[in-house]
Amino acid sequence: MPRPPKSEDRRRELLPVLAAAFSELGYRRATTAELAERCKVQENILYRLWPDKKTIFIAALDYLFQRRMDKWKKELDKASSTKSRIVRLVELTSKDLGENGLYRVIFAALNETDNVEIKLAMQRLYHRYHASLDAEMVTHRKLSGSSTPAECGDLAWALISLVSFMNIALDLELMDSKERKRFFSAMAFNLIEGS
Amino acid sequence: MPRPPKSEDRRRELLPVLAAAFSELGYRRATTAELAERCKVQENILYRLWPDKKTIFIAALDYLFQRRMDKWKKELDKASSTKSRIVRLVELTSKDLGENGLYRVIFAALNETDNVEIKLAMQRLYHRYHASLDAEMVTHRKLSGSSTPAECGDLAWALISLVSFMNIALDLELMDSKERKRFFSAMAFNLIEGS
DNA sequence: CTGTAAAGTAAGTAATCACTTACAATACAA
DNA sequence: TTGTATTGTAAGTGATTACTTACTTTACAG
Repeated sequence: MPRPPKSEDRRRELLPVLAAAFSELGYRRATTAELAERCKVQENILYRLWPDKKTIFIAALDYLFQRRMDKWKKELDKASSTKSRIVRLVELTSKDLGENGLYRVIFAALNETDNVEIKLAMQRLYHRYHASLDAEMVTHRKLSGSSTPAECGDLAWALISLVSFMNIALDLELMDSKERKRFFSAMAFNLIEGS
Repeated sequence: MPRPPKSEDRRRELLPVLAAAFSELGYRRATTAELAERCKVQENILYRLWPDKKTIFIAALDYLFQRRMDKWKKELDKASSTKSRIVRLVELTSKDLGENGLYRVIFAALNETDNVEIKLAMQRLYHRYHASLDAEMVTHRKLSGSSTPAECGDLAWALISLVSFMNIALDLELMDSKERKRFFSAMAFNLIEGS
């Protein structure tokens, strides 16, 4: 009888490398030749693990997003402090803005939204992002009693706007690291706590 | 003696077409063949007007940004109403979010920031954008006396964050048009007037 | 007219793209 | 060992890319 398939393991092994490549190079410049070289395999091996490049890209996008969500969850679940979870989340975000390459892949994906599957993957990602921020915001408001004029859903989208732009500013070097942190913290806390 | 050169006129003629192509297709998918076809010329004519594709792209980016700034200036300079300029600017922005293809070209450019000239063009664009919003914010604050806890410079960046994300939301259909306007207006006025 | 350089046409360049084919080596159940 | 399906290697596919070359036509200053 044949060898047992290990494709699933292999995919898991290669995904971090592929994700790093896409976040460095974007979609178009991350050629299949380049991807294969970084994985130290031949191109056709990638094509045995995934049907096409677009599918690899979506897998990398999902992987980076999931990794970030896992990291957040782990950090927030650490029994800690008097600070609310959303406050710690903002501090966390401010600390490692752009740390994993998630946003660079997101910006790459924004240029491929004419592809239906990539667009769906992005919608899924943003809705999950929004849902989890919204949930944190709601529990924060319940516990702290702090009230802002806006609804939690709106505040969650506003936070996402801030984070998105922080990554643009990082890429374009519009602000230095200190300035970026100061601006983001100030605006984010203003959103959370009201003024 | 030879014919007088009309290259400058020709460039001005073609730029709107080229800008439209880049904003529909992004940088990579706007191939030189496609650009030429839309301009109804042969490829080498484009190469007589510009040295390379990257330069065409930057010209298109600058053109779209300038067009938007001109439109703003024109609208705001209309003698009008009791409303402050920055309030009218927000209303204007909310009305025609994504109207000209500027943001799609900006997102395309964000994937090409490894090219030094494109990166510089983007820095220039954002700094000019920020400077004009900041100026409007300062005069608004002087005139209306309204005070928010944050500085004008920060508020200007926050507005830019909002607009950037509104264009992502538009592209990904994260909100419908009504929801988008409601959210943007609410958050933008909150930024301008404080709460 | 006429000379000249700009404007237009048509074809072609080498390089690179995503993806494939053909085949040898390997590892495991029997 | 042996049969079989997985894993690896090497080469090649046609299509497409940004950019060029060679050449003809046109418009205008003198």
